Amino acid sequence: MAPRVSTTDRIHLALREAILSGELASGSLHSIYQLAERFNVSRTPVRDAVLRLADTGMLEIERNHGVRVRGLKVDDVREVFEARLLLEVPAAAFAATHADDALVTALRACLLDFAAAVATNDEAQFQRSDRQLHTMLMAAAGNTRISAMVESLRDVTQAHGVWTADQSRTLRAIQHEHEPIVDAVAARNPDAAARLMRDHLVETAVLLMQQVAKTSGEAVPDPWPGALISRARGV
Amino acid sequence: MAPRVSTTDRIHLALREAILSGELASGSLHSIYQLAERFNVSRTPVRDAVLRLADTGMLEIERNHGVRVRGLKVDDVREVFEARLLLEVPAAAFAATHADDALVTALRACLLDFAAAVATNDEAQFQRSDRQLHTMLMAAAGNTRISAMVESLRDVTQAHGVWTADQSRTLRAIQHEHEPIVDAVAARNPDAAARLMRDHLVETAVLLMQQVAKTSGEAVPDPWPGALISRARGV
DNA sequence: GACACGCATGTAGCATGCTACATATTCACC
DNA sequence: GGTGAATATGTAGCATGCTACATGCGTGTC
Repeated sequence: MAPRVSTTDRIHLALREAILSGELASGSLHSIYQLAERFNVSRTPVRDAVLRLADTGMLEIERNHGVRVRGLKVDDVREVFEARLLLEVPAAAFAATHADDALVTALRACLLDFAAAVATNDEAQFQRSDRQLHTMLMAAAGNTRISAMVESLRDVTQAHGVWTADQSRTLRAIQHEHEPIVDAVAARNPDAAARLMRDHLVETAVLLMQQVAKTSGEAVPDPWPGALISRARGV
Repeated sequence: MAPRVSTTDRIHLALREAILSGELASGSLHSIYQLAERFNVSRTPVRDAVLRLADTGMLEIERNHGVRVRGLKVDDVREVFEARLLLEVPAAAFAATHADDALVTALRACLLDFAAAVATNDEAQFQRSDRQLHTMLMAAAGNTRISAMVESLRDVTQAHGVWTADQSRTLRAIQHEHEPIVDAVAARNPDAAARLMRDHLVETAVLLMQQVAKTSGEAVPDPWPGALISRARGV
């Protein structure tokens, strides 16, 4: 069985994990040559992956000089979750109005995986379930570009290193925020779905900001979500 | 010395224009090698540009077979403007609450460029002014990722070919939609700014959909904006 | 000691060589 | 003629050469 996944994708994933795990220190400078040697591949797939990561803002390419790791700052978390709020909250409401039974069934199945992951403290499975649930809701909104954007935004923050602290407590808390969302979708209650999704994302964002702040010594923005989100009602 | 532009960026732009102008027919299959020869560059920058265009959904890469042009369908316009509505309307409201005098001055200057472009029927300048105005409003929202997303969304629809029909009428109409937005921002009236931005984007989207539909023989979705947008109030 | 300048070093960007593979075509066989 | 396997063709993906350039360091000058 030939590996269906391209080398570029593999390197892309590996680089992201290396950055977010702190293996590649924030602010450090590297070269395509070094990274290619590190992963035992040629420079081409590394270059492709680096370009993609630079698009999402995780790396910064300095021409003829190297690639600098941007790490994950508190402000990055703010930006990512502001965007996710603007996109995912309406999507959740839409899903609640247009949900068919198949979607609800799939969502409920996902919740079971969730619970299992929490019970066994399996963080990788937890991440997968979380992503799957959000992805299904986004898919229901029927806008592939918005879905892709949210996926890309998730990529920036999804990391083992960031989540590990205080696992058992926060994982369970996050899980418990998902259940009422699915209930609201099942009940075809868009307002509730939107409100619950909003609360869930805000909760997650604040949690992440605090953890990132702890490791980077930054301050968490005091009034968050800020005005950009509050004003989102104006659409 | 002019700011250095990479070959990749140049090809990226050229390919996008070629696709949107119809020079590369929708659905047609090409190869990196052919395209490289066409632009008199090597395959590498073409490949980079193609990968980026594939990310935005304008091209589809078929492994070991070629790249297929996806063209611009009515549904693409719907998706792009749904996303822009979700992002730009809150941003406009935010800009209205947080605008400083410098921003207002810059916006007013932009309106003058706009009027000049319309007066001389200079579509290139029109596009630049339009983008500049929207970009300034987005920048005021203080979220670089959202700004980048909107830029990318604009890229998909910005094309000479699509706009050319009925120029003198539509250009002036679009220009006149921008003035009240700037006025609302200057008056620090976020609700008005949001409403006006929404109307402007919807108007533009419908216009684009009709033009795309005319050339592709598709039907324009009847009730637009649809439920995803209507539900956006729930944030 | 401060500073300007040239050179060595290392890099990204671009060009090109090479390979596995997806598709189209031919052709043998029934 | 219909069908399926062998072959031919062309491609993306990956590896590797090559070049202009950004940066840092040493050297010369005052």
